[in-house]
Amino acid sequence: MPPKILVITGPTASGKTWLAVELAKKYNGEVVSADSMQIYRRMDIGTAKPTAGEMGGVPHHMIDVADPEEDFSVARYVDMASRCVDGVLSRGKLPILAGGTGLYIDSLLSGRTFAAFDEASPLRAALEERYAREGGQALLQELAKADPEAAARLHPNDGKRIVRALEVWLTTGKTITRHNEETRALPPRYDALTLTLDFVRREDMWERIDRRVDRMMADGLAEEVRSLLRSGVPARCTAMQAIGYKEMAAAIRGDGNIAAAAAQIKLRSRQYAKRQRTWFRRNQEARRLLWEPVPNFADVLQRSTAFLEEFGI
RNA sequence: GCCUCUGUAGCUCAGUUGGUAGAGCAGAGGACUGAAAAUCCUCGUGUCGUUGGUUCGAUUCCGACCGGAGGCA
Repeated sequence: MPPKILVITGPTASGKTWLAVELAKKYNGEVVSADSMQIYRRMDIGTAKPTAGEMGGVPHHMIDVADPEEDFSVARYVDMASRCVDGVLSRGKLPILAGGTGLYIDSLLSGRTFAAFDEASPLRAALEERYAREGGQALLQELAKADPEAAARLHPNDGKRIVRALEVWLTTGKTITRHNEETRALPPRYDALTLTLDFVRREDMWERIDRRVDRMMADGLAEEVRSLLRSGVPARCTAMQAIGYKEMAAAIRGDGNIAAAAAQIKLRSRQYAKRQRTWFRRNQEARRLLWEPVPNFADVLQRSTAFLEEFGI
């Protein structure tokens, strides 16, 4: 049986950071972040990175492990995060995987491997260029020769996935469909109890998101983005696609309307939260912890511990 | 007070040379295997301001009224 770990997830602003720290204190745990944007240094306010005070002395991993101009990826996350988790385990402590990036969490838990990726190769850029020029239909036809299943599954507009499917085939000689089948058959890396925080009423979630964005503005998000831009972080890199950063960067270089950018950030955050929920809903085994209209911290904490006992942690 | 324009989906607006209407945004649902806070797919009935009139039939034409914008006094 793979080692037991605890996973805390949920849409943005649902209280993951808080619960992870509380349970870490109670069960002698360490937190491993599962957040695709908190990995970046110098991006603190907009990613709602936990402060030293919020961490409450509990060790946190996978935060501040890359520079904003670096390319990051799921594969790299799994590689680094699995070492962190194993490290916590070796210290005889409970690993608590906490964050809202569903792909990262699932990939880490499942033990999936990723098809080879040659960073130095210009293939990807060439495929992207072809996609832009010839269109998805043309590339899909080409893909169909090697991997008819993937070609049938992919939509012509889904450029990212078409390019990747072709890339995997061209660089490894194995179709992505085949690779996915094989990797799905792998045994899970960890035995996880997943706690999913969520809201009974959508409006309560929106309210929390809005308040959080207001706080980010008050804490100086605009200045954080300005200094990132000043230090030469390119606007098109992954880090600058984070919600809060891309909108603010556009405002700073455009009309300078910071208030409008803040409103845009709230909107985009809500839409993001909706996508997160769609992802989390898929996990039938997850235990749900719902915020009633008024957050009841003591109650959620108590229910969490009940789940942990039941799971055998 | 008079004149002109305007009132259509939660918002911004298109449209019907008279046969009860459609886009974008918002919203909802879904997908997701090396950018994932990314990327992609699907979903549009609303007293067409109110009320009379003309008409087989009006949201569309005409009148009045009520809201909004502008102009003249």
